[in-house]
Amino acid sequence: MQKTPTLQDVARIAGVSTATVSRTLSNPKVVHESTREKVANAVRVSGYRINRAARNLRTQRAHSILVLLPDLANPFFSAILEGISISLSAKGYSMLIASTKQVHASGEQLVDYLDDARADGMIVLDGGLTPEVVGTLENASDSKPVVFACEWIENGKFPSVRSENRRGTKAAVKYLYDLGHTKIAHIAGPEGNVLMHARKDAFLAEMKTLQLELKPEWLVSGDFSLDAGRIAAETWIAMHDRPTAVFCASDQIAFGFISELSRCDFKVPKDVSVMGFDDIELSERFIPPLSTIQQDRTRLGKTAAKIVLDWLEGKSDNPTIILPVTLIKRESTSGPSN
Amino acid sequence: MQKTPTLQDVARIAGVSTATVSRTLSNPKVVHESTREKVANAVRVSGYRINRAARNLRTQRAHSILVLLPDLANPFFSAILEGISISLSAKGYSMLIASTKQVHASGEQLVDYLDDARADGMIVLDGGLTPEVVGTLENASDSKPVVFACEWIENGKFPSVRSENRRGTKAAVKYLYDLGHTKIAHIAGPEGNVLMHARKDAFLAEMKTLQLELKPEWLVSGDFSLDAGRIAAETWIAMHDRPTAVFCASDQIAFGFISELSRCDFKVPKDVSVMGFDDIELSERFIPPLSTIQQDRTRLGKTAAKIVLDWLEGKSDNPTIILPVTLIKRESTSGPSN
DNA sequence: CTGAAAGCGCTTACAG
DNA sequence: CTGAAAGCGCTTACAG
Repeated sequence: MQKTPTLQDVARIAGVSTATVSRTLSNPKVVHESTREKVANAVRVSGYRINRAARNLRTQRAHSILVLLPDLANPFFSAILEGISISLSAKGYSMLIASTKQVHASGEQLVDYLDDARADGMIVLDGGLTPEVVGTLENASDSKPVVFACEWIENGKFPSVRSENRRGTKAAVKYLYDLGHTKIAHIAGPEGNVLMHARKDAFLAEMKTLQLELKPEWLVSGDFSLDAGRIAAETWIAMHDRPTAVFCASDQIAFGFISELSRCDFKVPKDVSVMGFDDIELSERFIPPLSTIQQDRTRLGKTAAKIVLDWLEGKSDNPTIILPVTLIKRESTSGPSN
Repeated sequence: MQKTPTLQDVARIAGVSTATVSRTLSNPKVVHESTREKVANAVRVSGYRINRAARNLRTQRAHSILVLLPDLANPFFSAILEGISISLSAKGYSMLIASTKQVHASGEQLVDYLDDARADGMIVLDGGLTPEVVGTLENASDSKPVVFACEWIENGKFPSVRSENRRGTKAAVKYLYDLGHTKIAHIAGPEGNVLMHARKDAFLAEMKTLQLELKPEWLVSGDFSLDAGRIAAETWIAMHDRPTAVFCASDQIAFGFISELSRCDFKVPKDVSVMGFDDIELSERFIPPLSTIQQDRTRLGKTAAKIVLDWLEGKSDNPTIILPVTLIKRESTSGPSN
């Protein structure tokens, strides 16, 4: 177990100062080519690896970004994480992951990640942060980059990247309408979540535009889970006047809904057409394959990372970026049968 | 944007040395109670947060662990990550995440994460590392903790935690046999993956124990993906003598298999019983709900983290830990119909 | 129980 | 283009 070589070792081997080695590594163009070669050789011979802890302390940068998830288990996040990871590692940054409930359970403060120099910035995929937490984030001792992805904070000052929730929702409703449906229900996400609220609002607006009647009971809300879909299915089954189509606020909800319906011997789309939102991996392979609104999750992640990184480099205008969505028609939707 | 307070600031406010502040924070019992109170007060007044970069440099510890995934998109990993995260944050460690293909695509070396002081150790969930990579890991300049979770390296010197793959597989086959099936196929994971190899071997062994005939074509292999399941379904459909039950090496494969079968108007379990392995979130809600072998993924993650942390504290005996699995009977399996 | 001082391994003005 | 030197913010023997 020999000691890891340091800059000093490289300098000694190359016969130059540590300053020169450091420059060769971080800004090669300012050093003479012959010197560069000596250093490169010394690095090779010694097997030198920079010590990031030292660099981080000196540069006052952690060279890592925290990604905050509401829930590690939701498959919706995977492609977003991948997008973030791609953009981050291209710039030499690492990706730290934490889940909101985790952080709170451990008694840590979210802002600590920024304050204690563990992360240079953070990407928040959780729209459920309390106003207090958002407040501390906004007033963080030195204001470090915080960007919201998918989610955002109403009236907040943080930049965000998200999909066309409004247009996607309207397209979904319009599509169901064009199939011949007039009785359309919506299974919304959790109350108080801006994202889900936006989809619900858009749903309401489009129903009005199309002059469709909406019975109050056709608007059911739960959370993001499979189980919320299951419960909504029970609700649907119990209705006297059942909607012939249901627009779910997420694919995950749609899975739970269809699953429970199927268990009770109802058929999708024969008995009811179902649409989701997200287009996660499995949607194409669900039974039946799920019609949905596709979000470009990888791009969502890449964009979020880019905003944080740009901000760190001081070239940010704190934008809100809205990414396009695509209507995907599969077998969970058809014309109404009666 | 005022400067973040440092230990120095706290020391000045409390009227003690930085050494005393440091001790109060890391090892309170060695400082006098009255001093402790002065320091605690100064910390409160100043809003002091430790600078981890400085501590990391000084202690030669990154206080973070890298988790290496083959693929960010596979929902199998989510609960494991959660388990890891729980154990890690309880000890003040952060969780760094990278995917194997990502790391390679960016031209980084896996061992760099350890060598450049970014992580103190690593948990590997990828059984597909090349022997070269494993070799460099084994010979890492200073040998830092590396533990495999779910996966492992044959003849490798790394500790690992995994499930009873052998017993789980045998239980699955036995269960299908007890239902009355004698023609049982296996959709294996990628060739060269030890985990999938272990399940395949156990499958073969149990078939032999039960004295069941196994036609060569009943052993099909793919990878972990939904798509591998889809392809296997095509294979199954094309068979002259179709097995009446299929044991899939993962739930994800089973989903792809059932999905494609369903698309081609075959019914599960009427036309063929299907079992998975893993019991991921969705399995219970798939259509039909999937019979499978449940792994305790959260515990797998917690245990992996514990091994790494113990190792870091020098109290490790580099164990291989095998966790129990549970047979879950759902609707994707039944007796053969003919 | 407490303090003075060294040092972890880098980077970066500053001077030449 | 290069080097000497200071310093990022901690921790930890060492001495008392």
